[in-house]
Amino acid sequence: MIDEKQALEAFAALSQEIRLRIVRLLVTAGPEGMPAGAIGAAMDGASSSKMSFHLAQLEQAGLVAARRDGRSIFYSAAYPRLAGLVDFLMRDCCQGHPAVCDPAVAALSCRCEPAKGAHRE
Amino acid sequence: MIDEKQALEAFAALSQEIRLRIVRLLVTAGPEGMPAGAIGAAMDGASSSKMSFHLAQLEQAGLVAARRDGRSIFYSAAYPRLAGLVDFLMRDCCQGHPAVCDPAVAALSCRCEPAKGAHRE
DNA sequence: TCAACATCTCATGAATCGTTGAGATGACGA
DNA sequence: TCGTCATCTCAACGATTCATGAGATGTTGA
Repeated sequence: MIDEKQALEAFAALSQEIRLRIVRLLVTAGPEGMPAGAIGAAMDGASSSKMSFHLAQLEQAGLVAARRDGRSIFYSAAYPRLAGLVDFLMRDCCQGHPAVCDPAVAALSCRCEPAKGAHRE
Repeated sequence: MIDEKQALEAFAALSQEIRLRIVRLLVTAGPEGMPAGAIGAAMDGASSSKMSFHLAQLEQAGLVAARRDGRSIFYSAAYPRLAGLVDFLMRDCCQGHPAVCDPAVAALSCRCEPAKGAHRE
């Protein structure tokens, strides 16, 4: 359950183009993630100090996780935290009137395992 | 379907405490929204110029909609755009491996009308 | 038309954020 | 141990963002 401070840090981290692209890259990269160097190469060859700065911001915001493997540091997406952001935004959206946020939730294109009939469990 | 530029603007708009609180207030306020003055009063009595500045940023980012009613301007949450943000972040998260983002999606507490068994429709 | 009200616009200074380059750290293989 | 590679840390500069207060705009009812 994310609190306001965490949500604020996460949104600030995502409001920078390169960081947003990093997160999206890591989301598609799966749970194993990618080494910092490979991420930098995918970001139009961004400098190592630039990558280090932005990856640190993302890690601080809890959006990515770092793990050392030999000389490389692998970064991976923190899926639960990403999902927690929406939860934070939409919390209490229904207020007893599901029709209000119905269309919003319907807009989500990735529902891997939707809770059947669940409503604010 | 949100593009990168729109997502960036939305995240930037949400990365300021007062704006995040405004959005959450409007999300719970329902589709009719609230007049600017009432929102300002709920924000610890923020000045009108401050409210105007931040509401304009939120409207520019597409996160809230404005509608004039007499002397007041009512602001309401743009639910589809809010949901579109997650969609943008998590797009292509599965890559054929639903188990990857399963726990993430399960973290969502508001599922007003979950699509039954849908998976990247 | 006038007064009262709700809200917006603009200019200014302060604070924050991002980029850059040089150098430091830590890990691997010879 | 030494050289190399991957990554991080730090300080300085420029750009962007925020808060504030004065004044402008648009709406309503008399």
